[in-house]
Amino acid sequence: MAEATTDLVEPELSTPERILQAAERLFSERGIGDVSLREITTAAGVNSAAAHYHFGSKDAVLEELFTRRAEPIARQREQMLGALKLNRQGTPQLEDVLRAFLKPALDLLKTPEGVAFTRLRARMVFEREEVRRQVMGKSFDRTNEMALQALAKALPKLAPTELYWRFHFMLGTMVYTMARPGRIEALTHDSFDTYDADAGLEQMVRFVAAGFRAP
Amino acid sequence: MAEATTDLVEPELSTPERILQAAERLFSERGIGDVSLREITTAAGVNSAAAHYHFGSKDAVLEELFTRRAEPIARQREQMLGALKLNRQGTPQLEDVLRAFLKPALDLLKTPEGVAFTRLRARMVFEREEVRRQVMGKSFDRTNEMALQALAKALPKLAPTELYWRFHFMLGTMVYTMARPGRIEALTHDSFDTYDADAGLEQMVRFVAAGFRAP
DNA sequence: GTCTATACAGTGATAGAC
DNA sequence: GTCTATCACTGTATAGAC
Repeated sequence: MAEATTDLVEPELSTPERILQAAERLFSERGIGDVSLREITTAAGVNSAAAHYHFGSKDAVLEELFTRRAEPIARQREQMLGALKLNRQGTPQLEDVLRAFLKPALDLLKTPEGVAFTRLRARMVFEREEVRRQVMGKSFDRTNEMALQALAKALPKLAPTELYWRFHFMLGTMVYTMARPGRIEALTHDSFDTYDADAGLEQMVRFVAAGFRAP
Repeated sequence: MAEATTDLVEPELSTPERILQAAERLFSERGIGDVSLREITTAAGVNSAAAHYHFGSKDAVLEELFTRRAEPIARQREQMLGALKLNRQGTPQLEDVLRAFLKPALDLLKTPEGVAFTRLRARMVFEREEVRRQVMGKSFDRTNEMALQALAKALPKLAPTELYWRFHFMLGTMVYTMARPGRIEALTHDSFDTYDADAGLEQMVRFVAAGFRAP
């Protein structure tokens, strides 16, 4: 049995794996941006240059973390979108499409690592650098296109322009909710909160469905 | 006539003013976060310690910049919300309330400084530190409460829980659109964009109004 | 190949000289 | 009051040990 060089991550893992796990734990504890690479490598019990050797840069570590967390969401979305019930005309119900798209994302809020990932995602959405764009696209373009097609089927009369705008608005409500900005909480002096993932999903599906059906 | 120590900002301004102007210009050119305090003070033609002397920290400079840009928006909102047309029952039209709230924010996208501010705002929304919260609150809590009251009047049958959730979703569509994440643009290979502030306002009002009216 | 020690330029911040 | 000198720390790069 190998002795632990640090008790912060499982000792028998490979160096890159230790770095990723330590990074994710620190991010979920203290938020992204306030954690330096040196803290990560120290917590992982590896040399401070190891992160650069294995990943190339701090941003590359973030991207790797993002990609590996995003994949299960995309797969779950894919599966749910593929399993949609169709009516006699072969079209799915709007609410079912929305749920299939939104639930895998909002369910992340149920675990601390999910919340950390969610912050990472929100940050990536709002940094316009080309690299981040590609990372987001690699993870989500495919399922976004699937969702757009399913929505077009569910809303055969909706013009593409409106479809795109409303999909964009839906992403806004989703990302904003996932990021937990806390504005409503501040406004209502914490007598109301948006942290309940299940209630959020139901409320969001109703709100967004009505928006998609607007004249 | 004072000779210019730099041609980057008006030479006769006070030091703090020069710093703020230089900061805003650099942010709008290169985005926030990639600009160091030393670059700002150099561009402003002042000593590198001046920013700390006058503001206390880099974050304090950002907050000051944010607050002074936010104030006109809040004032415009206040004026538009106060000037709402009321029907015979003394209630405003939902769409009018939404427009009064959303237009001052979305109009920012029409100028480069507005876009820079908008990014700053999006970034602030997603950093959960207590300080930033207070900054956002100081700028926007008042008009948010005004908007909530007007919305409650326009939608007398809507329960408070639903009102809060839907207001939260509206903030999501607004902030997300203002931040221009470019996801739809990537999905449609730039054959469609969400950068038109006027079209965005109209689409958003329709979408959000339907969401607020959902059963 | 994997990892380490070490160095480097640039950051935000500050104490203390002028 | 203003500015210089300096601090501890960041992300990054590389030469060389195992």
